[in-house]
Amino acid sequence: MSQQRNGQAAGVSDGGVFPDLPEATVARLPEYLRALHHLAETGFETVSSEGLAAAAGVNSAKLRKDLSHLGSYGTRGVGYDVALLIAQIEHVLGLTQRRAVALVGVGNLGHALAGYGGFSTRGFRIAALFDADPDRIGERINGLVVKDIARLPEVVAAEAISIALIATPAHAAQLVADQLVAAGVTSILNFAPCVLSVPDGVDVRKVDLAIELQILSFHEHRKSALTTLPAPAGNGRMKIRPTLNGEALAT
Amino acid sequence: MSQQRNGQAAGVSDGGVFPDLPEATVARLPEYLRALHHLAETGFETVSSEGLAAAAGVNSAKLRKDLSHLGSYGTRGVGYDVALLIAQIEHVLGLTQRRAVALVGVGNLGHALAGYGGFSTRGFRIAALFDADPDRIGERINGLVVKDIARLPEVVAAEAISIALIATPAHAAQLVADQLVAAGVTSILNFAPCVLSVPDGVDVRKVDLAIELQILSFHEHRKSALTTLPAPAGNGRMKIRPTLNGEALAT
DNA sequence: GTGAGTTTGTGCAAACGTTCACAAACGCCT
DNA sequence: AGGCGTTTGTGAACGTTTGCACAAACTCAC
Repeated sequence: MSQQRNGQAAGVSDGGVFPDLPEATVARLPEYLRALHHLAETGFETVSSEGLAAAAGVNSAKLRKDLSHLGSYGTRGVGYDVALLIAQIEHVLGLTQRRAVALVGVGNLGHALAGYGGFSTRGFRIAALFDADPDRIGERINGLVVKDIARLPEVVAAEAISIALIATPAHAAQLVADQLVAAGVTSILNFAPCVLSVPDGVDVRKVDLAIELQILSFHEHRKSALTTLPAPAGNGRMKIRPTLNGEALAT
Repeated sequence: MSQQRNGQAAGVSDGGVFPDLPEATVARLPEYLRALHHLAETGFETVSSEGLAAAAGVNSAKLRKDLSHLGSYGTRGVGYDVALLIAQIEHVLGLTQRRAVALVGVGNLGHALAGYGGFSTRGFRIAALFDADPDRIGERINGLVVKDIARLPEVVAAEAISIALIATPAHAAQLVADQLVAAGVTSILNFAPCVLSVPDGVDVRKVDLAIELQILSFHEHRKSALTTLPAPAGNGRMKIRPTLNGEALAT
């Protein structure tokens, strides 16, 4: 472990910073957290690395190494205390207080995001909705009124918002990102299919649905070329017969 | 390159399979493709690795290595032919014909996905919508009628669907996945916050919006702990004063 | 044709991530 | 108290990914 850890006697006490958590580990912690919550609801009080790994869809060695980075409190011969581990991970992820997020762009996708229940159950609160379209400003969605994007600085400050979602068309995303950064937002989740440029110190993550499908398409493409080859044994070479649409077909 | 490539004289002719394309490269190809389409629309006929890398948000050495894996046709001293590279990448990703996808679960998020224009412009066609809720079956969304999930096998076969999106609640997702696999679907994009177990040969990718936010939250947490520390010089040790909510504050 | 300038493709080394495999630590039973 | 079965935490090996740096290959101007 990267720094000494010695008990958390009365509540969470150390406020530790984890400067060198591997990024790959950070990306998996939320998945562990989800699995742990599910286990807790199902009545588990402890869980082995094997069991938690299965619930999170990873292998157990990786899970143990990940948890060891946060100096976790597993007990050899027993496993991990579910409640304690939940508290640990939530602390590391900064989920001890519910974070306010802003959503910019209430079109097709933005509308759905505004109504998505998964945010509120997992540590976040959609605190404000913005759009540039005058026809949409004033609309009420899920108890929130869509505000003019011009009011961004004011609202971001008032609600202590540090995270924002961009769900605008691609051509508007960079402008919105600039406005968000100017207003003080330091983390952006971008749903628009474009690259954002932001100053150092601002984090951007991207969700592009078409990209996910295209990656799947690659594997489909590869599978359809390979499944027509019944015996993977032999000399490992196969003849390829080109077809009309450019797909491969083993002969 | 992994296998010899020698021209594509009259149209796409080789139907090549790319058995050992690194997964990290595959995940970036769609981003290059998007950037290339944007460049093509802007009138570019060629582009340097530097220029394309900037448009895709990566560094140029990585881009060149990625493209070299597909035996690409850049010209030294000039760059890459935009149209040719688009054709190459689309071929590798299996986007030469438009793929039909099914969407299961037309709730809040599913509704938005059904109406998302980005799929059709980037190689996919939403061919069918399914739900288990009788109140939703028969509803018309974007020109498609929501069908009973019981009709999955029939429709998957008729429309030659190999990719499906799951946008159901988490508790229904595994059952839906089983039904999809039984119907012949071999790639799944899962929006439900849970782990799916599927047989070998079926690919699953996951999009979990709360996880993305939690990763951002970690970095926010880390930033807020560090920005209160003005001078990173010195002995590298800092005193931590615990506060009420368990956050750290440098003294 | 030749030289200057540009840009690709790649060998190599370092950084990063994963997996194995096992000693140390624990609970439990007698 | 001691031995046994279980499970964690981690050193070490391995594989993957990144980034540098440069030779080879190309265009263009003259």
